[in-house]
Amino acid sequence: MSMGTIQPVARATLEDVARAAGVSLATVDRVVNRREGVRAKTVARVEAAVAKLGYRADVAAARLARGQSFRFAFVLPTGSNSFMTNLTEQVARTADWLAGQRGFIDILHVDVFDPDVLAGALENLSPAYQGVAVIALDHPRVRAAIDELAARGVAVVTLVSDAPSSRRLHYVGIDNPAAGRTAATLMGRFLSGREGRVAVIAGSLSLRDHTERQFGFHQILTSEYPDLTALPAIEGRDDSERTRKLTAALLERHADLRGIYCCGAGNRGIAEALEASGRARDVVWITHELTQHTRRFLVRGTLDAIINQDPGHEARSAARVLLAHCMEEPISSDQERIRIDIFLRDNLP
Amino acid sequence: MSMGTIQPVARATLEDVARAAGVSLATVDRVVNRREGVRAKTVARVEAAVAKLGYRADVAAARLARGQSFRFAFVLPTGSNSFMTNLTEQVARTADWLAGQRGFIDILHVDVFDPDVLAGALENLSPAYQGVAVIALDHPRVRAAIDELAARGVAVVTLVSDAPSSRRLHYVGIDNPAAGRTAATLMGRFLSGREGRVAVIAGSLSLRDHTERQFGFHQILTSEYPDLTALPAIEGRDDSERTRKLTAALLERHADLRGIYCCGAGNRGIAEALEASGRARDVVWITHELTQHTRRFLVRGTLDAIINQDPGHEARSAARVLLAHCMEEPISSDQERIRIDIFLRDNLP
DNA sequence: CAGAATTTGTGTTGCGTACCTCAAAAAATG
DNA sequence: CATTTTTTGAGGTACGCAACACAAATTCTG
Repeated sequence: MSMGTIQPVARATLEDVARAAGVSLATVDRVVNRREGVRAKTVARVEAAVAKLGYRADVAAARLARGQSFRFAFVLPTGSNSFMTNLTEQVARTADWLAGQRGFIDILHVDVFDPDVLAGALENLSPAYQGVAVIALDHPRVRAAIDELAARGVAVVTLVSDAPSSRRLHYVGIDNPAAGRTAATLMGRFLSGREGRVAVIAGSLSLRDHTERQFGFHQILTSEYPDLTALPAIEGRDDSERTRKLTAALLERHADLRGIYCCGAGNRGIAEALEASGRARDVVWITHELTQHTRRFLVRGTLDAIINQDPGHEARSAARVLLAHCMEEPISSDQERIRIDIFLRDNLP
Repeated sequence: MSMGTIQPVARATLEDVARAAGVSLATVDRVVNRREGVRAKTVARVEAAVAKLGYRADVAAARLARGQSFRFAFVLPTGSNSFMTNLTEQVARTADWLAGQRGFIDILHVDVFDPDVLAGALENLSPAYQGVAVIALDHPRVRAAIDELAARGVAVVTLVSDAPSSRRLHYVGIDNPAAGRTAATLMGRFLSGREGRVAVIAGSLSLRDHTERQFGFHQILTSEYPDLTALPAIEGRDDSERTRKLTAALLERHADLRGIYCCGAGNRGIAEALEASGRARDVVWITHELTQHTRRFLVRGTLDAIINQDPGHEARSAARVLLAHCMEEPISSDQERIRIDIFLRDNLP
């Protein structure tokens, strides 16, 4: 048995460092907090002692002494679908966790899909917030509102839906073109050897994430699976009833419809239409977001795969990124990268 | 980007609660820390004040005042494959994070695959540890060693590989039968419409996680994909060269070999054999664990899918579970559930 | 109603750090 | 060498809570 590095039982304190370096507490404090007025030679001595003792500031004590606290706003859509409901709940949980860390999250519900309303909400945000997480829209007014917040020194992260050319600090969400490509590869492989058409249903073609997914999907489908032809995307507006009708019409019109890729919401409508048509087992259906509904459809076999982004991870990541920025700490980028999950019936969490 | 003035946010302290409840600080302390000697009526009054003010203990201050610190041992395998190397690095990072929280992690390297050596290591563990995370073996001696630690009051979590009937506190890892089922579904669907044989390569059939994966794989393949026949599992002993030879022999013997499921390590050998045979594009190969090697094979198209468990998540989860147990805090079970990731070329992180 | 038992209040200390002031020492300058 | 400037030291306070000792008030008991 080989042992790893054995660390000291009790951690070194600032006083230990001061004693080891032969300087006073005040000087050590000046060095570790990067204040002015210390000779380079002394800095080096202190830093050597820090390294030798493996000193690390006790975050609990530091936080207590600083007494800082933070207030963040999470701007989320009103009402809306299962995914957004999940996300809201996860943000609430994150808020609960943050409350123990002197961080406060206010959830503001806004009609996120209207650029003017969203931009207005951002512009009128109380100056009490040090950070904002927002489900963004890629629209000039929204971009301008984000840039203005950034200019005021407010940290802005975009959540789930990005505003790429804005001055947001960070985007917390998945790579949507890659998600579309993933869906296409699954579709292509699940349908290997068969010819026919594949339908693409989006919520709205003016939502950046939906068009990006669609783009990725088409890209792979046309280049890798020439036997499959993608139909022009149709807009279900994330509405179940409208989506049901559209899907039913598609099934009726195209006897050679082999697959459906839904890159938005409205999944209940698709399930109804598919099951009513009797072709549920035959048509490969791939959609986004694990919700109570999509889970049921997947277990039942109507749905074949779910491309998912974990709202819990996204909520926590947004909070961590904002917190880290306010405390001028680095973030570990691979922990904050939101993965594109694939769920089949067998690996549902 | 400079921050504006940091505005302190009012946060209820113990004193506020005492004032609101009309009692002294000591009484509030007795109530919130569940000490004896307070009348039910007073308890109720204090709790009402806590609820009304939304009081939450400042975790930083509490931790500082308590001054407790924790020491955990992570028992990991010596040398070993890419996955274990990754895991070790992630544990080291977690240790770094925990060091700021008064937690210390020692990494002990042991030959985990020998039950006697592993059990011996656990038995001889320094009593300084309040918690242990171990890549377990499902073996009587190991179980006994875990139970003895548990009896001594040491929190034990099993990591990656479980010892189900032991008194371990928690298992941090994936559901291996489900992982096998997931692999089978992918295999079956990727090969839809084709007939033939599928090879199963395990590291060792005496490793519980490998046999469990195999079990799940066979279960789904035989019940759902009758056109595919699984060959008896062979043991590659996680050794690339041995695995290469075995794979080459399989390819030679079975002209109708359509797929390979590898539920252990030794992937470099499989890749070599597949590429040498010229059937790399034709045979569907699915394996476990995202490493630098498997990533390369996936991008190149030799490998078709990776079933993965995130070692970073596992390391952090183990630490969180141990820490929560030591501080008698609850754990949020869905954050600690390790997911079965599926990676295709398109959704690689 | 005295005495005992229980409940509550007062007060103190310490955790490790941040941040501040003021004085003392050392170094740099003319 | 005297003076200015820079660097360092000493010491204090505050953060919010835990933990404890001991006194005071209240309730219960016979």
